[in-house]
Amino acid sequence: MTAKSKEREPAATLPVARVCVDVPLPHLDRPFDYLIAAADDAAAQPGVRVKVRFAGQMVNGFLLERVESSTHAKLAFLDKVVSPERVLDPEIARLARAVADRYAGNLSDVLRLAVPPRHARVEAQATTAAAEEGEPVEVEPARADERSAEQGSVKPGNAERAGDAQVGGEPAGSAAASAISSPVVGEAVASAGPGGGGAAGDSGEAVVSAGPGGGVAVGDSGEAVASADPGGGSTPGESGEVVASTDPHSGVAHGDPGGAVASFEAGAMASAGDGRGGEVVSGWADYPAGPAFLHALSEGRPARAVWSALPGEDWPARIAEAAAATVRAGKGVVVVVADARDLERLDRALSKALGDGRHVALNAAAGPSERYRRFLAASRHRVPVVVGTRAAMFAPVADVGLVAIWDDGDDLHAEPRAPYPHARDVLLTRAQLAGCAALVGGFARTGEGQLLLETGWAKEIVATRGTLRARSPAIAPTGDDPQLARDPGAVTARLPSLAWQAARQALQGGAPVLVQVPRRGYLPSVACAECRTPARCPHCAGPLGLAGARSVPTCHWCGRAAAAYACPACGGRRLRASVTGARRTAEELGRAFPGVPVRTSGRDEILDTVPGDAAVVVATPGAEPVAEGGYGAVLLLDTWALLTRADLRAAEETMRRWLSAAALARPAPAGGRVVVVADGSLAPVQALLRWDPGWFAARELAERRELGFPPAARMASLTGKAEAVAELLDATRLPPGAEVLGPVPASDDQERMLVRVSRGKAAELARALHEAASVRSAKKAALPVRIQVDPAELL
DNA sequence: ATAATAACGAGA
DNA sequence: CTCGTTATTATC
Repeated sequence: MTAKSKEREPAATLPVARVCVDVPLPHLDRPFDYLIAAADDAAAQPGVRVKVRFAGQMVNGFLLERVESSTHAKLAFLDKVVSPERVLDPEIARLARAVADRYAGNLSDVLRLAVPPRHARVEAQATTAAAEEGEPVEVEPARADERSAEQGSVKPGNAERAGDAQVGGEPAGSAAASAISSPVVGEAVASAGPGGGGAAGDSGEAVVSAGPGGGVAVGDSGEAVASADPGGGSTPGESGEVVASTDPHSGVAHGDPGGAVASFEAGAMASAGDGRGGEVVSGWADYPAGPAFLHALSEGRPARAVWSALPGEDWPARIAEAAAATVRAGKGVVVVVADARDLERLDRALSKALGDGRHVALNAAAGPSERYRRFLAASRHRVPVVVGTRAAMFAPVADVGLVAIWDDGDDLHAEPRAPYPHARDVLLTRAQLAGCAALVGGFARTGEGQLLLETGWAKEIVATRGTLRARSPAIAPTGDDPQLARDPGAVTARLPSLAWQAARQALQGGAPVLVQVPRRGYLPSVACAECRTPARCPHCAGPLGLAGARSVPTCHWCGRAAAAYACPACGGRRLRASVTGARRTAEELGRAFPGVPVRTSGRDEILDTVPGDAAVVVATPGAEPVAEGGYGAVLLLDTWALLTRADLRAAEETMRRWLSAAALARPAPAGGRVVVVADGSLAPVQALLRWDPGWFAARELAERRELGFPPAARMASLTGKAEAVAELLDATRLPPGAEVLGPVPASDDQERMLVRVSRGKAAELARALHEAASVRSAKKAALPVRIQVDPAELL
């Protein structure tokens, strides 16, 4: 179109483009200014993809904003606007920056996660469709050829079929512990502005009553509160740190806890007052705070809740109702689930609640072009609701009113690519920045969810004990006899008589039985041979491990040997390694119940549903099929393997898996039974028996506070060659009070160091690490170091 | 990758 | 002291 680059004229107004270039180097993690040619004036809008000459080569980038002038002397011209499509929503741009800051990462890395690769053909097609507007748009008719990449033409707004198609595309099971991260709200608050003083208290008293500083943020109080500073004095919130650019010494940006929570309560009253609204409220009426929450959503208020779902809950329907209420308020919704199976269920529920064409499902399994097509449907605001697996956490929607995550303890919510953000934290940050509602739901409750409640950032949605009694299956523990367990060949070894009876009764009644067995491959950990208390390092409380049969127990975290280890619970000096049970359970059970069909659901083949007939269904955690009418009995076997895993979150994860499986049983009045083969005095077992995930989460969180674990403290892990890690640490201006643990050997000649700080110093730590990484990358340090803030697995 | 710039050293 | 060459560093 234009002649030579020399002759280009800058655009008349706002001729300077601030561009985020797509290079992964930390020291280049800032916008660069380019001149916009007059010819590009119209297309060069914020959010478009651009190509620029950067350091002698052409690189891609995103146009972040247009400004009048630059401080930089001589600017180059934007080479070109790749497409006028504004794929980077301003809301997402802000979110991405906050996420990068929190995780000590680069904006460009986060944008790679947030904006799917462009697919020019899809963009052109979708443009055509959009131009025709009107009725439900069939996209392909003209160019349906193109091997139509995807099976069948999918209406831009309709994810239904696509959802079905994806089933089983992603591994549904999840093994390791869930990610350890914490509500980031603090950073988000950053933009809320300088707040008042520091927050008092370290122990989790909700410092909800924020000061007059009054940002929009509620959560920041949480940050401050959560800081595990032993001294408990006032800690600058993380927010303060991020705000630092403006006001380095501002303390915690005090939120306006009223904003969300109070209005939520106001809603409760209103709704309690008018008593009806049943048509809206539906299943949420089973929870005292449910109707109020829904009411708040339908009025577009930023209510925030942590929801403990009832056993047997049709959670996709509940989320769909919440989405519908938000849509009714004229706002957008983003929902993230862990895997394709959950997504499919939610997708169906949304089709039912919203009708066709009001939502899209985003997930990796859809393939690049379909994925981009759906992204565009959201980005162009043609649908108000986006659901998906973790990549959907960044999905653009018009005027976001609600972000929701289901089963936030599932480790699939942790993004495995740099900077390793966790979907829960991203969504909470998003809620904070956008001032929208948030829903964190699951059968279980994570430490992070509990923290949101204890800090007053979110409100609890739980059923009353009465409702719970009516809905829960009958749950009983049965001792796991170590004598029998030594003989894994015998069926009865793994199937105590109580479990066997429950199963047989259910089968005789024509109901299916679910048997949950852990997957193999957990890291061996050690525990007291006497009382089975997991062995922890006397120095840093990290988990101990045994390298060989005769070796000295050594800490997985700080590497110290604990030669004279004595169990803090019983004083025992002998340790034993726990070994995971085998997976022959299915065949064994087949023999135990002759004539009954045995089906398995696991890693390789995951069943979504099973009919409501007598059958034994053996499943690994996370792969349990939903049974029509619910299971007559659920058996939780080989629990020892789960409970003694080396991971920090072993107990929480165990709880999550048990509750998720037990939730599939019929209620006790309908004959549903759950038998957990574990000692009834163990805390997770207690919590299961009483169906009290809140109690358990509070207990977990209290313990983590004591031990200085996330989410009560914040940790960063640095992995790489020893000298590289040392170099990075050396360049890091660690916040005062930072604890450095390690080194611990990692895979092939790599090592790992951990840095622990109080939550109040979390932002400071992230910034310091990013800065240090910048220094290293600026001087072309060859050896890479992986920086993970709140790493998914903490051994 | 490459271009600008600082640093350096040899010959006037 | 200047020019020409080479390290350094920033990358609009």
